[in-house]
Amino acid sequence: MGIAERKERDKTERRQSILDAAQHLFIEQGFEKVSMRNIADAIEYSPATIYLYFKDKNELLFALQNQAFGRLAQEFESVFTIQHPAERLNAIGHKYLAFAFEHPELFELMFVMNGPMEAVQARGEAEPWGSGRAAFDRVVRVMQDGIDAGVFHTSDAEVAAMMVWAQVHGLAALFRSKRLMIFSEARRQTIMEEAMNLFNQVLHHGL
Amino acid sequence: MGIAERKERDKTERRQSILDAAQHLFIEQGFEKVSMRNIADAIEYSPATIYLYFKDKNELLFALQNQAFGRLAQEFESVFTIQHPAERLNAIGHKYLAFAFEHPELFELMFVMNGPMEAVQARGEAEPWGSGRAAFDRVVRVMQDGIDAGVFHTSDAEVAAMMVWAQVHGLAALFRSKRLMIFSEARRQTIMEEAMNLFNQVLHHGL
DNA sequence: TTCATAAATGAACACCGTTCATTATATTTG
DNA sequence: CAAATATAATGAACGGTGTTCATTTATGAA
Repeated sequence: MGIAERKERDKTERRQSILDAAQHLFIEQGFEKVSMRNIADAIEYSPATIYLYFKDKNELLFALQNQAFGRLAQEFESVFTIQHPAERLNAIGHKYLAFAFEHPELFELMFVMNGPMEAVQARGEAEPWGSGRAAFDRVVRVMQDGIDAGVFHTSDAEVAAMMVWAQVHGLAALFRSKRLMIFSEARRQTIMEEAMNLFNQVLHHGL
Repeated sequence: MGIAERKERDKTERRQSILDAAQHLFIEQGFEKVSMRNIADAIEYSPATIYLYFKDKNELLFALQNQAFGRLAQEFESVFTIQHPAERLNAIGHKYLAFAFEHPELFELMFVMNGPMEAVQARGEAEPWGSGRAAFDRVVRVMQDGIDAGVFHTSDAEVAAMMVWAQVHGLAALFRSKRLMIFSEARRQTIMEEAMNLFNQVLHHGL
């Protein structure tokens, strides 16, 4: 049954080539340019062909999102070499921000766009959105370690992780959505850093 | 020159009726259904007519955004009856969250959608996005009052306001974008409240 | 009543996601 | 090898989007 296997392999390869083309479009041209027709052009196939490999565009975006979360999780993983919990927490926060700055289009895909999550909902699985959960769990682990080490004084690591996530995500999201336009361009950069620093400080001593 | 005045009045009235129709569509049907054609249908005019009153869709969205920020600013204004700075800060945070829950489509328009800010950029004014600035200034005022009263111990009220904004916005944005799907539906509500409570607590005593 | 100005529109353009009958290719069977 | 079958790919269409512009309609001035 070598033929069936090769067909299977061909199929996953083409599927991956569609994802690669889409990701390339995402990064190079921005999410607005990621249309089924543009993807089809990039791989030199007909638009209809994509629907042989993905149920619809949301499913394609969801697959792309999962890939992107893999990259973020990898970034997160690297902070566990840092010993001190507070420093480690600071590092993971900066990884999040750095990712948002360096890959704004992927950030949008992962944390802003509706499409991927609609695919998640359409699937209706019992354990939905594992890639997101996996990334968050790393933040929870950082918090739990800090609690266990007696550095953070709270009981629920998940709640603490949620607070930290919201803080960092809030900064990243407001920046990317251009809502920091109320500040001058020069101020925009500094106020984000200063807000981050203040948050760190507040974690230690309160406001 | 009574006629010219009436024409002027008619024009602003029609402009407003377009905005009203669009806002109604926004709230009742969601932002996806707000198309130039749907708005035109609602006011029983041709789509092309809207372009006599708005340069393009982004300008229309921007006008709508300004209206919505007026409502939020009003909500914010009501917290200044509260005397204690810490309580006042907590109240303004909850006003933000409540607005996001009660008017999810307006929240999207104000803080997530790209369209309105593209209009802001296209205008290229020296003092861009005054409505956003006005809302933020109220948060800054709360922080400054708290600093002056010796309740908050930091020097830069704007940076402190930025931190608070990011925290609250992060929660609201992650919720609306369905990224809290990593939690069970029941947990979603509680963890947001608990994260808010923890943040308040951290402001007082640190983590 | 004619003329000029302003307002409104129908039709078109180029895009979008998606579906489906038809065509082309590859594999299996007689 | 030829014919039949199964798989893969596609062209064309449908209904939607924002936007433009020549043409038509309505309104106030002469």
